[in-house]
Amino acid sequence: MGEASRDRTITIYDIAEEAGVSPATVSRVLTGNAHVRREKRERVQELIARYHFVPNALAKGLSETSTKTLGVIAADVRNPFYASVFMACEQAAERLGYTVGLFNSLGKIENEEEQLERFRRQKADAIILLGGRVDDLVTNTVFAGHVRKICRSTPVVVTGKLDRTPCYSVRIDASAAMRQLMDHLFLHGHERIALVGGRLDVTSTYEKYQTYSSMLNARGIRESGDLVVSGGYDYQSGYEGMNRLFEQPVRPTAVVAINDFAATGILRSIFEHGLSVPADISVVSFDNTFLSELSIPKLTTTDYDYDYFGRMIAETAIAAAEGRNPAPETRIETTLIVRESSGSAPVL
Amino acid sequence: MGEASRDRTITIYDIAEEAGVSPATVSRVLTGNAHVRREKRERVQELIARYHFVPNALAKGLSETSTKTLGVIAADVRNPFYASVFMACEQAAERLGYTVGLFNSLGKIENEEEQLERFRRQKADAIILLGGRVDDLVTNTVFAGHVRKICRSTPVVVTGKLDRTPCYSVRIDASAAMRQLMDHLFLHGHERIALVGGRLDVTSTYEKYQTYSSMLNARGIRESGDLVVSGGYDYQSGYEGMNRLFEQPVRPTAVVAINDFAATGILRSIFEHGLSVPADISVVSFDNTFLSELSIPKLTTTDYDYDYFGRMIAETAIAAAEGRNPAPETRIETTLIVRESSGSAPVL
DNA sequence: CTCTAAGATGAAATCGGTTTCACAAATCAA
DNA sequence: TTGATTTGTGAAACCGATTTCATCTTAGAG
Repeated sequence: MGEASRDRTITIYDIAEEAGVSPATVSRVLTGNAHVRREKRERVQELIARYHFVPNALAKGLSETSTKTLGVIAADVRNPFYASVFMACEQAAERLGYTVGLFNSLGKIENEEEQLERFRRQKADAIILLGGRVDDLVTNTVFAGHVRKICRSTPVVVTGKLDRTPCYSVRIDASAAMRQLMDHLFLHGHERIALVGGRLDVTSTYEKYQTYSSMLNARGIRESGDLVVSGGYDYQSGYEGMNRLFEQPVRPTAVVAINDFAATGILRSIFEHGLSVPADISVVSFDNTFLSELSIPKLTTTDYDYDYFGRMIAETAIAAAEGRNPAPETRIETTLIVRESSGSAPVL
Repeated sequence: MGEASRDRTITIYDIAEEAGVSPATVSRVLTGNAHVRREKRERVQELIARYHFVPNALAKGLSETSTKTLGVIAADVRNPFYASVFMACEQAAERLGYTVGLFNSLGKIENEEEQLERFRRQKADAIILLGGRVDDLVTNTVFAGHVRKICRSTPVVVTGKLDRTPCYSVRIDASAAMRQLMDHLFLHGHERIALVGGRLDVTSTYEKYQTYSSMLNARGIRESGDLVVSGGYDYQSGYEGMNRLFEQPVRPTAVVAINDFAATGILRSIFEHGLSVPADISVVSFDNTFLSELSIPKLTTTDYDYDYFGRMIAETAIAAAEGRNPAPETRIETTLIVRESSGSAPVL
């Protein structure tokens, strides 16, 4: 119903006065790290309960030097992959008594830098960078420089890799994932394999391309530049990328999408060209988000243990914040999940 | 790279000392709400820049009484609808100089109550409740009671409706949305219309059911309880709900899904039964998330102006926090978007 | 050339906790 | 019974900003 006059906030001083003890004693009851005579302790606890008192986290954070808060910067939570990772991360942090602030950078460097500052101001105990231009190789010098500055005051965890920057990395083994997909396709007789979506200046994407390329070479398959269409990471990118492939004289028998999101666009493009998956073209992708379950046909994709992924991110961040020394680099394993979108290469 | 020894944080006292002025003067330069002799001001600014100094937000929040922070509790950001709303809300808040903390309650009341406490402790200027069991009619007494308590100290904005609770409401006009879908279906000759997904104890869902029911009655169509299958709000719920409908002797010619997410499950079920959409069955849903664009066929659904929705939520929360008196209730309009999943009723 | 209002600035109080320090009281060992 | 611990407690300092208050300049009006 709108406005209500707010209650006056009560403090430990109020509690102390009414309980007839000093504020210090109330604080001792609160933190529990000192002895308080039972009788007084119970009196104080009774008052805390009665007045529904909660200690002011700002004051607490100011005197201790921890806020029990993590700052997360994601490119875009609407992307199911980030949503899943964030979710897992947030739940893990919550179990460890930490709250998280979330900011969507939309992949814009200025936004990320500004938010980095803001988290620093807010005394976040650690900052987590999910994707975005974090692992950008080209702008490495620009952005990494900024991150490097932040690292000097606050621990930073990234899901990519920043060279010459003292931050922690928890990342998926993109090469291994690509290897699993390619092996799967080779096994089904595919040789004309396309790769759609992703920017080469993002480390994970770069690693995927590297692996794709070297595996084709290893099998003596001539790599055709025409089969590689880079772009973004969403539906639109997949859709446009696949349309581009259809403009070429010979079409691929299989397409590796940079992620599930792009794969859905690829499926749409193939559908609109009157072809069917996997009979005419196989489509495989990365991430095993809920999209791979709900698209028709269901997608063959690579899965990660999201709970573990999120937990490692949160635990690394928190361990660093608390001065314990977490592993500087953690790799997340990947598993191939075969569904309906991939099958034997058609005989052309 | 891992651990690095952290820089000592510098404060206005450090700046003050080096500039040869008092901390008060540095503060005045920072806030800009008092005159400082140009010469000194520039000296201070120079030092602030040189040391890359940012004022401690905790200290600031403690002395002023605003933290420029909003707390958001969502059921699950992996749900594209919440992701979109959150995103819009966060961007709007950011433009107004506010940061947001996000917590996923997974729809569990205990989680919501606990987080409500935590935001109160952290002195969030306002708390925003996106969905979840917020607008729960049945447990109203339990949960609303808790919200009511929080409202006494912090403004609360909900996207549902809580009776007898002094909080602000910014919500979608669910009845209007349902009306648009039903009119669309009636226009195409549908009469045997099913409704799948959603819990009746959530206000928006309740409103949808009410409207569905009264519109059928108004047209003199006998309402069949068999055509209403409640459940959850995700893919699985839609899938199972639709399977349930298929167990019945006569199948509907059209299905209204409680949201896009559930609609994708419905599409899958229909697909598995060897039928096609919209030739055999029309499927329509709510929310126009990116799912409605990427599913095959694309979904006919109701759209809202997400930016506006998010902006109203953020602005209402902030206005309330700053003591201005925002409208207690804001309704968001809906628009019908006709895509591929709906068509004329088949002649049976 | 006064007189007054505005500008400039530091000292000190405040926000709401935690923690050190000092001292008193209770417990324990010898 | 006495000295050595351990327990219990309040006063006061501290965390890092903002802001009031008082004082001192300086500028502008008449």
